[in-house]
Amino acid sequence: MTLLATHDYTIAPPQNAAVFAPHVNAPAVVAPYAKDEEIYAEEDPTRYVYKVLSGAVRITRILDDGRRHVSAFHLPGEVFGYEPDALHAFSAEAIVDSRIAVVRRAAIDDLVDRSPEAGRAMWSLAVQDMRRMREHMLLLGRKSAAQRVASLLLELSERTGARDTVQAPMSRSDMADYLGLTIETVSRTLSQFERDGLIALPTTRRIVLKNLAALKAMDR
Amino acid sequence: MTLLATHDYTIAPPQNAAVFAPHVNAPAVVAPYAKDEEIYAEEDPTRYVYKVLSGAVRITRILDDGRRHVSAFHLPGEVFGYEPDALHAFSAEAIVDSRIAVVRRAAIDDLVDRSPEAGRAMWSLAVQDMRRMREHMLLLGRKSAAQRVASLLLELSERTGARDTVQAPMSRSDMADYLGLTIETVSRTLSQFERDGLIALPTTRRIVLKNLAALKAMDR
DNA sequence: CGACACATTGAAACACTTCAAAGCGTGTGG
DNA sequence: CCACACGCTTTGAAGTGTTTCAATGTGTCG
Repeated sequence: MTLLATHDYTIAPPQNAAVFAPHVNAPAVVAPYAKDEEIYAEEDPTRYVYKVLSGAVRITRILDDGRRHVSAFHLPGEVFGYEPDALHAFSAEAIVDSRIAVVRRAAIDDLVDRSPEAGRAMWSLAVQDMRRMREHMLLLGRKSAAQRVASLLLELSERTGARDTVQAPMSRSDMADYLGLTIETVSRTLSQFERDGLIALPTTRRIVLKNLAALKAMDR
Repeated sequence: MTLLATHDYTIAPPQNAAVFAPHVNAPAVVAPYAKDEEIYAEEDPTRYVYKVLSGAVRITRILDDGRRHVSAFHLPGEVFGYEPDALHAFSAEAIVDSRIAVVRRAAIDDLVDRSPEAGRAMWSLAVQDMRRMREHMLLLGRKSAAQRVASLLLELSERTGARDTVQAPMSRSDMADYLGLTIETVSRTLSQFERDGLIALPTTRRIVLKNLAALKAMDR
C-alpha cells in the first residue's frame, strides 16, 4: 500500500529539529520523495505530520468510479497530514521531486500538551487551512470555469510570492481535479486567457500574469 | 450591519457555564435568535464563539453578483464562529428560531492556554470540521446533482440521529446554495427520488428515507 | 379565506463534458 | 544526432446535465 519501506522514519537516525510553526520544534526526518511518489495513502494510520521543504504535494481522493479529486496543494513551508482520525481519509503524493520534513504525530501532541504556545500555533495552522477550504468550497460551488482558473492563478501567485510569473508544479490534470473541471476545460480557459491578453504561456507550466487586475476583477 | 444591539453579550448578566467540549466550560450567555436573524456578519470582529443549543444555523457568503453560497449548516450541539483572523470572512444566520450559547473568544483562548485538555478538545472540534469540509469539497467538485442531494439527506440523517425521517430545518434555497445547485434542480431531484421510491415527502421539510441502502449506494 | 412566499414542473438555453484527433516536447535508442 | 515514441496538452465537434426563464401549484399565516 504505502512505500514506507524506503522511508522508515522510525529507524532513520539523523534527526534535525523542524520548526513546524512558532514554538513547535519537533525532531524530524527529512525525506526525499520522487515525482508521483505516495507519501501516505487512504486508510494509512495517521502516525506522522509533514512539512514541505521543497517541491509540492497534492492531497487526493479517488471515487468508486475512478474519478479523482484533489482537495489541496501544499507548497514549501506548508504543513499537512494532521487528520483527526486514526486513519487517513485522503492520500498525499509528491507532485514533483520534493523534500519533506516528517515528524511523529505523538511528538506534536506531546508538545501541544506541554506548551500553550505550541497549541496555539497548531491551532492557527488548522484555522488557516479551514479558511482556505471555505474559499475553495465557494469556488467549487458557485464559480464559473473562467473564475476557477483565474482563482488558481492568483492563489499560486500569492502563495509562491511570485509577482507575475507563476511556475506551476502541477499538470493540467491536477489543476482540473482541484478545480472540479476537466483537463480540456482548463486548457481551453488558459488558451482563452492568452488570446485575451490576460496571461502568456511561454511553456505549459510557466504562466505569466500580464493583467493581474483583470484576473482579480473576474474572480469573486 | 449586525443586530448586536439586541444581543449585547458584554452586559447580559445571567451567565451560565456552557460545555463547549469536554474540559471547555466557559461563561456563556444564552441568546435567542429569530428565524433569519444574523448572528454575525462578514467583516464583524471575531469576538465570540457560539454553540447551537436548539434550532439551526447556516454559514454564508455573498458573491459580488448576488449569488449566495452556504458553506456549512450547524445543528444542536455544534460549535461555530471561531475563525482565524480578527474579522469574520463569512456571516452566520439562524435558519429557524434558535437558542445559541455565546462565549467570549478570549475566554476560550485563556482556557486553552491553561489546559492541554481544553486545547485538545478544541483541536478535535476543528479537525472534525476539516474532515467535513473536505468531504464537502469532494461533493462540490465531483458529484452529480443526484449524488449531492443523496449526500445531504444522509448527512442530515446521521447528524440529527434520525433513523429514517429527516426534519430539514432549511429551505430548498438553503439546500441549493449548500450543494452548489439551483433550487429547481434540488426540487426536481427530490421529486425524482420520490418517484423512484427512495424517499417520501409528507411535507416539504419532512423527508422520509425509505431506502437508505440505495441512497448510500448512489452516493460516493 | 386570501395573500404571499416557497416549491414544483416544464421547455429552452447554455456551460461544461465527452469523444476524437492532432500538436507539441522530451527522452531514448539506433 | 536524428528519429521515433510516449505522455501531456491543445483544439474541434457533438452531446448532456444543469441552469435559466416562465408558469403553475401548495402551504402557511394574518
